[in-house]
Amino acid sequence: MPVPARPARGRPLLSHDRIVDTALELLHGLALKELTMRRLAQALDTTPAALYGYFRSQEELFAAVATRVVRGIELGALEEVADWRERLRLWARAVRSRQLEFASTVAMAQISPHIPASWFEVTAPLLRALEMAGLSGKALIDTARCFSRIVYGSILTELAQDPYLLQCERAEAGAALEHLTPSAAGQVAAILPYLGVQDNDALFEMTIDCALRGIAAGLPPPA
Amino acid sequence: MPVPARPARGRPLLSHDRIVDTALELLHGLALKELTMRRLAQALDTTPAALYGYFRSQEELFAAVATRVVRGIELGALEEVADWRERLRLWARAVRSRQLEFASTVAMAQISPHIPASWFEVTAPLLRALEMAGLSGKALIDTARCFSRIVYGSILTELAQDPYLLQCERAEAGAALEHLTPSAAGQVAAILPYLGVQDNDALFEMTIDCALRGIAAGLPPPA
DNA sequence: ACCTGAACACCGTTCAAGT
DNA sequence: ACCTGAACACCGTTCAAGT
Repeated sequence: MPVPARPARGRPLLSHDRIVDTALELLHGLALKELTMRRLAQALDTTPAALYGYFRSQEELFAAVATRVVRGIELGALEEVADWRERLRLWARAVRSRQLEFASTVAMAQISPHIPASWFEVTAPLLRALEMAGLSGKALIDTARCFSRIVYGSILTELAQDPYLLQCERAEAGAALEHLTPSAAGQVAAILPYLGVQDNDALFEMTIDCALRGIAAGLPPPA
Repeated sequence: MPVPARPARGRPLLSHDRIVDTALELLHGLALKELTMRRLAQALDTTPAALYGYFRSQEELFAAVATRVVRGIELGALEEVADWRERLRLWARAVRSRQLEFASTVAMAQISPHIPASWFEVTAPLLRALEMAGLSGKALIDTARCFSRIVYGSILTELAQDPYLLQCERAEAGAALEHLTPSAAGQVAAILPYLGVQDNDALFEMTIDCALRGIAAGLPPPA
């Protein structure tokens, strides 16, 4: 990440980029709620009001930050891969690793509705991979949307979950055991050892595998 | 939904349930950001400070609201269905329709990390359906988590998207057309008519179909 | 025991005034 | 043109004081 440097001599002191850079830097150590206009201004050695010369609102600023994160998704490696499945897998991994790096910005898309505008750069490689799989037209774009939803959805739910909740999962299942019919209780008991822990890396790969099998099985038969 | 009634005569005027009821009612007409302690107190004809006798913080109150929403997911119809695929489909639809009803509460899970504690009631039917498909042990719970991620992920991304973004999608693709190699431009042009509109109902069904095929194809071969 | 009123430490945003 | 200082209308939360 480029270190936001104050301009050498000439004015203006602020710039669109410098503000976004600093916001991203702060987000490495701050939750989204703690990234306030006042704090950001302080980190930039300026006044909250000065930021409004570059962004009409906090929402617009957040959108710019989210856009920057999406722009940083590294998709160059896809082109060297011949298998469409492998391309989709790489796409999913690239999106996830970038979004996890700035975990708090994922929630921005939830808070501010104006999602990053760099849609094309991210989606084009996905579309190309699905074309290689034999899709075209409406089926192509719809499948891309499905896959994208699955990938982003996995990331969102992964980030929404916290360790405390996972503990609850086990405790709740254990508590429910006593009020169940014997057969149902047996089913739950068989599950119990796997509750309360979760390997997010493995679960993500498994979800992608599931999606890939689903896409492959839904492909039109090769003529 | 039960209308929150003031208690007939005896005190106290407030209660855990009456507060959550009123919050849910307000959320039918208010965005999550607009559901403040002050506004909620006003709707309850009381003081913001009074709410802190029932919830330690706004976060805890939001968690209670989200829990109530999850509790309202109607899963009774699943039991009458023999096919596991159809059960999973019904599960997904039930979750979606309830969460869409209180769209703003979906973001609560993003904001407050303490997700609803009624995990078991919602997940148990899902686990049972996957058992019918032939899964057990770790594969069972992991597949349930995958499916749940796909379903919740689809809902989250659906809600995060707004019409304005979809317009951008088309505009951006159109703009990108000019800077592309002829062959790439041809690919994008073929896609263009399908951008900018989106049938969320159909896309959700398609995503679920994809997941079901993926799960079926990943099942252990029947002995 | 339950609630009120007032206060505290924050917010985003605006706008006249400075340079 | 760019930025500052001060203000406005809100927040969540706390706590002494009331009943």
